[in-house]
Amino acid sequence: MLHMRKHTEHKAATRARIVEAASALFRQHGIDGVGVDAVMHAAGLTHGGFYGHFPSKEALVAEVSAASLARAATRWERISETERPASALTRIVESYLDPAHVADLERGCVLTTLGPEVARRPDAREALGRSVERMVAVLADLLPGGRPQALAALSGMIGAVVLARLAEQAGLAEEILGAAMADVLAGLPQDAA
Amino acid sequence: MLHMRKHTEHKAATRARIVEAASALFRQHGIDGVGVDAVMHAAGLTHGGFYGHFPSKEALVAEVSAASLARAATRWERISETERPASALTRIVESYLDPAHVADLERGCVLTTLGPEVARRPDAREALGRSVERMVAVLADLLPGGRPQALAALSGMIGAVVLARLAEQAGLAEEILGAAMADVLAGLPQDAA
DNA sequence: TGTACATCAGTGAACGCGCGTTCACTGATGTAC
DNA sequence: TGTACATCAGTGAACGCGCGTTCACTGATGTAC
Repeated sequence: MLHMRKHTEHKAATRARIVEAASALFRQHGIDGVGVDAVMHAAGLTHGGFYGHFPSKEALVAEVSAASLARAATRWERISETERPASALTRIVESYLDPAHVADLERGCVLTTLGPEVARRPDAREALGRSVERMVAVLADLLPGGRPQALAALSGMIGAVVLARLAEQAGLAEEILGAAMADVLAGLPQDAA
Repeated sequence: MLHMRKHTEHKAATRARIVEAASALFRQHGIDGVGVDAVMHAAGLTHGGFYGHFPSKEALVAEVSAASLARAATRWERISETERPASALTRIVESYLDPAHVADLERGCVLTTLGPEVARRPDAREALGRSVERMVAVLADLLPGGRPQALAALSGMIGAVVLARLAEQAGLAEEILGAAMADVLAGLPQDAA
């Protein structure tokens, strides 16, 4: 039975490559803008092999959404466990509202790159819930206003990135991000790092 | 030359019907989720006639985005000109963050239903700029913090609706909307209507 | 160590289908006299 | 008022193409003895 081990590991690695490729492509071009063919090609494979890993494109979409957002949630948790509260919050908010995040579509937060598209797909939508809760929990811990303030802050961050990506001039985008950042961080006690 | 008048009026009315049908369908199913065929059928026509009105689907997308958001901007302006500031702001924010707005996808604000999709399409994206500016101007007039606070408020409203549409349970959606609403309206002087 | 066999991840041709777009046409509307 | 003609919005068949999915196959990897 040992022979299966190697096969299994190899297959799992390939599967991860497919998810990673899809993750970047979906965020860049939208879910309907990327075919199974393009995903497999980006993963260095041919399209036929896809169905050895996933039952359907829809299943890939759900897994990609879940995996991407779970990674973000884990990053936030790690930051909040490692740093003092005020500095953790600043770091999370600053990196989210960084013009670099806005420009880097393929690594951008799924909520801002694919939010409305995922909301229309029941499987993918369901896959997101847990990670959203984790992100809210991190913010609720760091903000004096607790959970309501955390929900408002997350909303503000998402909306600012969506809006900034719609802005044609870089100046306006930065103005939006700056205003949202000041707004979220204004909710902090007076001992920022 | 009078004969052209009637023809022109009729054609303009048909064109408006196409835009209206597309406006609802795109918001419900996403831009790539709706074909020219479906749009024309919803407008009571056959697909071939489309190209007598628009040079391409992309042109329709741009016009639909622009028209929908312009209508929203006009509504906000009318409210802010008609009512006293605090009550105007409350009305705008409450109607935006109403669970009914979240549920009514086909009439939902373009920024929340199609934001990321439009951001990837240069023509449509360009068509949105003016209306966003008008909406920001309305909020800036009503909020003591002016333009920065207006940008933060609009961001918060957009993000809350996007997030609420991702929530599986209605309870969570309402919690998000309520938190965002309290957050935006907290920026008001103490004389609410 | 060497040969015969089994497993199975990945290949690539093929499927039916719907897309965006084109175009020759039809038939209702309005004009000319 | 009535007939012959021009306009043009809308029709529907057809185009080439890429989609999601299926499937008979290949060939590298590991097993048995």
